[in-house]
Amino acid sequence: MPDPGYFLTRCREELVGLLATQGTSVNATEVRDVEGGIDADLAVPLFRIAKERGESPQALAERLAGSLQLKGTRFASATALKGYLNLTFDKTRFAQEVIADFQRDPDRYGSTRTGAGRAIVIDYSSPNIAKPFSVGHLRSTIIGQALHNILSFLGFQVIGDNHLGDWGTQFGKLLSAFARWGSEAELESNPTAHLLSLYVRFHDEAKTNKDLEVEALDWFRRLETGDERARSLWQRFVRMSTDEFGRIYDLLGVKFDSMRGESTYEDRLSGVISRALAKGVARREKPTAAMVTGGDEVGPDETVVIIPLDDAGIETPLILQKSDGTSLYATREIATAEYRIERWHPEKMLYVVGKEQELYFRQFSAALAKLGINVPCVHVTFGLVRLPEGRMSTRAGRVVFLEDVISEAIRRAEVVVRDRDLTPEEKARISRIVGIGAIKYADLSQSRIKEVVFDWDRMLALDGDSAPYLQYAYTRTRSILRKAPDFVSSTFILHPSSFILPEELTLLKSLARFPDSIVAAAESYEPHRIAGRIYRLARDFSAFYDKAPVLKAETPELRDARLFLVEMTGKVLATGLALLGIEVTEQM
RNA sequence: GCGCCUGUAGCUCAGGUGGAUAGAGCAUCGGAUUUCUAAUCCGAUGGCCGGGGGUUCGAGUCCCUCCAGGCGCGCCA
Repeated sequence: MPDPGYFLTRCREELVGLLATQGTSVNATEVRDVEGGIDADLAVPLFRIAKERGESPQALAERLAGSLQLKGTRFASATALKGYLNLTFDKTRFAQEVIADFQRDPDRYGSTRTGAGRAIVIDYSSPNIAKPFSVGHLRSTIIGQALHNILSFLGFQVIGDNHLGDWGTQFGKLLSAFARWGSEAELESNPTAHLLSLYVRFHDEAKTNKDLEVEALDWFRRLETGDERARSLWQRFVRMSTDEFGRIYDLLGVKFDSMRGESTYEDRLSGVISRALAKGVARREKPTAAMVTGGDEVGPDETVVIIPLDDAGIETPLILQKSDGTSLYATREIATAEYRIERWHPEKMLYVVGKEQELYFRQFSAALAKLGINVPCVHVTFGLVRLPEGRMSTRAGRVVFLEDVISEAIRRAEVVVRDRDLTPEEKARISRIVGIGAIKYADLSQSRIKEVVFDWDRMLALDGDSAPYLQYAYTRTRSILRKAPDFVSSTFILHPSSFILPEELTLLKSLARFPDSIVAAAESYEPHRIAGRIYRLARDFSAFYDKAPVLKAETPELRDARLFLVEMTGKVLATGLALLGIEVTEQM
């Protein structure tokens, strides 16, 4: 069965067909939605075609407007204005088709089967073990989760993989710090804070004591070569961190299909290196300088393994193996990619990782290509979250903990809900959903690439362009529908000319535009396209709500028509928010 | 020094592969509730779209250049 698509898509296709009968060839993407004050629903700018024919755009528009046969189409009128061909919808047919689109599958309005049989791996969240979960990690986590939701909605088989940072030199540092200053009692009673303080102290003392860095590298070597003390301590750190992360993921409603640490790929590392060497992609070379951190001499036999990338236009080579024989992030990342491809056969892999790693990902992609791995990797970048006083730094102890932000968000939501006539349990639940929604929406409603200066009030806004505004609009739809228990949307049939107010048609148009926003979000990996669309929908609904009485509409037909709009708006708001990972409540 | 990103209203941001008069939120000012929840709605004020060149019928959008900020540039992740 072919995908029936949605109203606007069908309109654009029909229009392209109509123009073709007049010998005018336009692409569906050239057909524009009309947003502003012009009295039209769709428009085709004719400047390009007119120029090709040496005709004036306005003359062409007038000729087309006069010759198009609109009888039996979705269009009621065609007019020419300033070089544009403007079309208006047949309002009854417009309404009927949008209604039918919704009735086809109300809970999945906007979904498609585009991705059927196609798999995509998304790497998101991927926090570092033994470090606190800061607001910095939030972006990857919720953008990744939103993309997971969106691509799944379009039929893709999506594998969300949380690639935990549980390996690397940082653990050498932590082990070294624990051996020197660690406390068993502290570790048990308050693991996160203790590990953080050890990490901070390490970097503090390392400024004056150069032995520490060398000691840390040695601890990591011991870890990678299977030293028992290092291993067991490391395992405890990992356990403590994953417990904490699990708590936060539950709170955020974030889920993964796979959650594996970098260490999982340990046994593949030597294979990665030897194969790269065997293929001639990588080579051994003498380190060019003493280690930046340690400052000790380079031994005569020491070598590093690098993949030169000059031919890919990247000057900096990718290092696979350090001079002490241990692995690097990139080595483990290649091993991970190989594993993912073997296991899930994705058509592409998305990495939701901060912009500061852009060069690294270009190296990584180039290296994979050289190794003959031809599954494309897309770096879904996002801007850094900074504090007003500068970037966050775990080392300097200058971080905002995500848990604190969540608590504050919930607290602010509680203030608003305090006087409502609801049970304490309901109030707690609503505050949680509203508070967390506000945090997520603040991030997902703006474009990814811009950096964010952390600001409590902005992140936790409960009015205006915010999640609570959308959630509130949803509760209004529910509130109305609770009072009309007899209304059934699935069998609703629109009586022609039921809609009489401009607000009704504006709302219906807003609903009709929702499916496009999902496709746009999926193609650009930008969830904010959906956020913008449903925010607009909520505004159009609020205006409608203010102007159009539903339960007390003038006629039963009008009441039902408006009830349908209310029902559909509620569902679409809930769907759109769900795609962003945001919940709704019946009351607020 | 080189590379990538960003610069739109007082503040925070939207502005499909270039299209009609650049839109929101916050803030400020003025209105709206005996009526489906006011976390709401309506209106007003507020713009050399960082500066300057260029391409085009048409530029916030593309190209060049300068300025400002952010990030990155071989053994961290």
